[in-house]
Amino acid sequence: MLARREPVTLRALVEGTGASTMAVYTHFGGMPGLWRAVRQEGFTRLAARLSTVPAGSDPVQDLAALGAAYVANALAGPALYRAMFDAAADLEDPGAAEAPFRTLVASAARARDGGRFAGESDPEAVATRIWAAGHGLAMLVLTGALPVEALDAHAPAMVTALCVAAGDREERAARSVRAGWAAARPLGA
Amino acid sequence: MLARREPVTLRALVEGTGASTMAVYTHFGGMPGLWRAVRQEGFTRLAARLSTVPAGSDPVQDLAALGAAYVANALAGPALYRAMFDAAADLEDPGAAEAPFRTLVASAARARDGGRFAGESDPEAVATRIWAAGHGLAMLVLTGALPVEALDAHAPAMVTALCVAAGDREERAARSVRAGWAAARPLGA
DNA sequence: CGCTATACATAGCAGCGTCATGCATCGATG
DNA sequence: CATCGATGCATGACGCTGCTATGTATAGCG
Repeated sequence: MLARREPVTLRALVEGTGASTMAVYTHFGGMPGLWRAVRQEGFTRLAARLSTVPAGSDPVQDLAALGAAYVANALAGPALYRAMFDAAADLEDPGAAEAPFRTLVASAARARDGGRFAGESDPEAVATRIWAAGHGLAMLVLTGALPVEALDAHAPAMVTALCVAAGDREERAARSVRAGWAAARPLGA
Repeated sequence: MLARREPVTLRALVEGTGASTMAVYTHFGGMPGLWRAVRQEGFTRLAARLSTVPAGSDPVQDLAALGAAYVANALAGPALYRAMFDAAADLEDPGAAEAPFRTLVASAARARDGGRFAGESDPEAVATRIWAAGHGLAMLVLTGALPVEALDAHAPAMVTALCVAAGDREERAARSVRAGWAAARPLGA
């Protein structure tokens, strides 16, 4: 129903299933509980998608690939992605939003340990900033404030800028990000 | 009602005003029209707030100050800010979202023309990226995915990184952003 | 002064989430 | 094997939502 942009109503949900609305109350405790489960599922799928991005020898390229996969996930299920962030802190498992984030942190840490980023660069901070950049860009596109082309136009540049700020050399970061972004481009073709 | 986190319902809206629900239909055409007007008002207020940031001699400092004012506006009225981006493209005046954006573009253009940014740097692109960074950070905080401290911790760093990528020298950008951010800090004190 | 068009109060409708009630069904217990 | 308690859920109803058909004032204009 989310994918078809239909309004998600309790009655429409159970129609055709042979079940009644009470089943939803038994299993989810009500509509807010159902949405909580939906958000949970959204973060689970996001984590799954990010985990398909292989960790290669170039951690900066991996960061860009993770960013591309993240944005691609948002674009593939816009309604689900927006629902996830209606109340990102209210999940069945409160730590579920952490899993996708950890993937980013891990790559940032590898970049630092491998000498690409400065020794004093904080992997959590770098990951948070890349997350915020991707989320902001994705949200602006999903809400219609920016055209979809903005993703390809700005996301790689933002990731590059953040990696350079973390200590990578400009030319090298640009090359790695280009490669990583191309490997998991959000827009097909 | 938005500020008090009360659910915005037609009946609660007219209660106590002496008017009936029909008045809303006369003036706004229904609930979606009312929300459209609310979003419009949100963008108008945002533009007003950004216009209070004076254009000083340091355009990079101005960019940071605009970013701080933008985030402060979001934090001052979280519900309004979120409502604005429920459908940022559906406004009474479709160009209303452009006004705040233009303020950013103007500062980026001044930075380029004044030699702070590279001659080939695109002010619209720089402004879009700063916007996306601020929006992403603000949204993650408003939805509870990040703590409020994340704003001070990451927003200045992101703006700096984007300005450096646009051509500014690292140390100089950092100093300007620090000054601009402090001038219009989102979190009081 | 009278006519028309606009503004809105009233009352009611369909659809929503929710829950009290009651009926099955299943697993444990004697 | 029979019985009893607990669980799962279908039924129906309740209050609230946005919406609108109807009727009535009121304001503006010839």
